[in-house]
Amino acid sequence: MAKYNPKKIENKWQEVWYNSDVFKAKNGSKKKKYYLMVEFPYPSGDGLHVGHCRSYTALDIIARKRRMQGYNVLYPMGWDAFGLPTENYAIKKGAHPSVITKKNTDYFKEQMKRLGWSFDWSREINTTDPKYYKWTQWIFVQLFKNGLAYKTKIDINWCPSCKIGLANEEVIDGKCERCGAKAEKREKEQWMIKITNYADRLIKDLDLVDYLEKIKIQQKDWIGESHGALIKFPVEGVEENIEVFTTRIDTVFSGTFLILSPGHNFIDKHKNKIENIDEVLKYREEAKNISDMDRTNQDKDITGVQLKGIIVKNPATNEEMPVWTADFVLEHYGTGAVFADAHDKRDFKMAKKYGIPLRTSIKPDDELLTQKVKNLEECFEEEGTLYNSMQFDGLKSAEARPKIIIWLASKGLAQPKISYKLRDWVFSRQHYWGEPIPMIFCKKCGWQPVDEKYLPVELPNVKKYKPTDTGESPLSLIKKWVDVKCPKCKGLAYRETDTMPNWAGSNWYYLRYTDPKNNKELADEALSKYWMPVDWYNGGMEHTTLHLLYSRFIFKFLWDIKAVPTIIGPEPYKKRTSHGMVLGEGGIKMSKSKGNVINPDMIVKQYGADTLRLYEMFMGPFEQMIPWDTKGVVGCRRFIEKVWKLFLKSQIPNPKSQTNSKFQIQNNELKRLLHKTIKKVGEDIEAMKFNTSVSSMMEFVNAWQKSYDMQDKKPACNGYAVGIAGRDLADFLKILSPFAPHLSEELWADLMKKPASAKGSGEAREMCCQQKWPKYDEKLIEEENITLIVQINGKVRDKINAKAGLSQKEAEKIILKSEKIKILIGESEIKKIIFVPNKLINIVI
RNA sequence: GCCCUGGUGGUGGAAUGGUAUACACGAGUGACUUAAAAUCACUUGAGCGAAAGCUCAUGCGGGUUCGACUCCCGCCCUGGGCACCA
Repeated sequence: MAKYNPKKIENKWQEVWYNSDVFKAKNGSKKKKYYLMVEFPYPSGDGLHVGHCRSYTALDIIARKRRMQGYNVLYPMGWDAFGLPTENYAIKKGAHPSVITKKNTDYFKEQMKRLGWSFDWSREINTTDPKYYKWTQWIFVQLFKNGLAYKTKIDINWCPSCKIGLANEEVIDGKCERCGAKAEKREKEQWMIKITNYADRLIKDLDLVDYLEKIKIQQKDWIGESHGALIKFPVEGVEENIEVFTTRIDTVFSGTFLILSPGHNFIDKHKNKIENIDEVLKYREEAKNISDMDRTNQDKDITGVQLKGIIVKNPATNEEMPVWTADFVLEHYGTGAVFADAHDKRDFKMAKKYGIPLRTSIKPDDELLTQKVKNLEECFEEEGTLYNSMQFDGLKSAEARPKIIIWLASKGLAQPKISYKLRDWVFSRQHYWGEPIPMIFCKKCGWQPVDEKYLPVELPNVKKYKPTDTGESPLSLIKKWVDVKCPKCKGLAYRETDTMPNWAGSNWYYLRYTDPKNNKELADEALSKYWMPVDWYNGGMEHTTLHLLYSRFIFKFLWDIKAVPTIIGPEPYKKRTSHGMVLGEGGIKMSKSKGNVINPDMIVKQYGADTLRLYEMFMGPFEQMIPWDTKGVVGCRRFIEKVWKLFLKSQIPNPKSQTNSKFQIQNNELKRLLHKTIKKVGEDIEAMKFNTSVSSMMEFVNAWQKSYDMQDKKPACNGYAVGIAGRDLADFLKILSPFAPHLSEELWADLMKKPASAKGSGEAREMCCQQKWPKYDEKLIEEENITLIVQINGKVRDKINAKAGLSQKEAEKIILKSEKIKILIGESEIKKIIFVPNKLINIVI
């Protein structure tokens, strides 16, 4: 008997697959399409991670199943190859980043092929290819032309170690997401993208898509929509109002002072009116030096400075209010100013500290608490009932809000307003290895986009691309490249030397896969119409507020400007799911420094790709974090060997002739189990319950082994010792094949080579992965015999075998005759009998 | 502080109102072997018992129900996200 040799059969079938077009997505097909996508990797020098394997295998299983279900499947792969690690590595090794990238992508691709993933390699894309980033740049030009890209001086998060500006999303706990260095603040001119213009649609359109609920929630929280009102506070002695955004206009009657953020431009505009301006500006400087980390520390003492000489009027009470500045009020949220009252803990604390008068206007239901609140002993932040609020007294907070808005609006002092936490997207990076931003600055004409016919603006080939301490992009040192003619006046002008962030290339890659080589547009209209939107997109939770949000936004923009066919709809991904991280053994994160990284190559070498695939799916629930366990891999390998041996041992005759064969011993129980397994595996794949689909196949194989062993002991007719028909075996291989494709292919070929192939049945000539997904027989799944659970007072006391469809009366008759039950019931009175058909009977005594 | 997860054997986990612990790992015993590995068979939640069997166990405390890992209320803990957001 041939030994199971994964290396041999895996190489063999990979060669067959990748040299044929079985995995190729066909343009112009009449078949229904199915577009599956996994996040393309950043090709680091470390190679593939076992975490990649989890996501890629899962969608590979779905892709393979869809092909077997008759769909025209697009399951592509590419490289998100711009990025810092490559640049840093290149600097260290003195090689060009493009050379490193090529090396890394070659390595990744080889690894991927060794895992048997059914990617359509003819559609491979690479974000660092000028033919690709030509269109990334084109999108930027469109953003600029539509007023969504602008350059402005802002305080950016600056990583002193990477020497790069970071987007808010890239700062975690005040530290650089990549290297962990503490982020600093720096004022720089940066390109910004107005993603905030799309905040409402990015929330609203989540109703159109099928994303995991937690993904929707996280995106909504990140965008942070809150409904409230804009209130005007007239400034005494100046023709000006200070605007304040609030969600609690019901507390306006208790407002006794106003707080501006230290950077509020009112301070700049009225320097001469503020008597203690030096003190105020000093406070502003101090606030600037406090990192976001410290500024948002809740235990921190509240500080503030009064703007002496400035008085505003509360539009509701007409009373005079002093104006303060405090660093807990943020410049970039709402209007950068708040009105303060006794119904906010921070305001309350600040007023107590500086002796600012307070008043209350909301009372809780609790009498005792109300006294405390009125005596200013406790700060009540919740909603309640209004008092001290003129005609609104007695109203509940929620009822009062719209009424107060209408009342103040009639005086021109308020209006409803929706505010978002989402901020515009910092789009500049001061690095070499990224897409050049295709803009030209002319002293006379201002910023001008590069003429589209001159795209792409290619990265110049340079020797020095080390980031500079000044924060200028390394490209700025190349005078020959920087100096250009202004596209408008033809005078001397300068190229933008910043490059785009990592996320730029992945904003639109789903479109490119539909038409990867198009040189005239992003993608051909007919092709994107056919393939888009992506039917199922799987990726990491860590991209929910980054890549996923960005790419939804960019797609909406492209849709708005009709760069993609309108018929696709405004969302690029129909369905989004997410896999759990694979942790190191013991449940800690895998990292090079901890030395617990598992290299998929080693697992493939030792156990085979099919084993790795199976294990990655079997290890636990797909969406959950799971620690790696090399010991557990063994179990999957043993399962594969068991299948292998059983197949070869069984000496299967022609499955086609199964119906007439007298040699076959049909094991009905086994056949029933097979059909149950077909049903379960099919359904579990759709629900991404891969772990239970694997275990159900294991159960089937265990049962098969058992039935084989039994017949082995008393050999059946003519040496054909089988407990299952060849046709059923073929069905089993089909459901196994998405999980362990190489093994299935090999055994399929073996199965079909038997007498059947001589007759040349259609099935015999094709590969297992090209078969139709098997249907289960509904009738066969219905049990003939069942185990009826007998309970007394809800406790299991007996089990009886009975025919399916047994009626309550029949069941009662049987169990009341049973000696065991009789004893247990004894003298007690039977109060009630609950009967669940085919499952259980419960006697209540 | 707010939002989202999850809490079940020695371990990863299964069961979404009806037999708790499927499947796998590990451990133990046995078979084969000169031996080991591999493989196969059996045992494996805890306690009591010679056995039949009984009792107790799904983070903790209540509740609903004939019946609760599952539903409801309160609490504790793990992991993740957001966080002076007005």
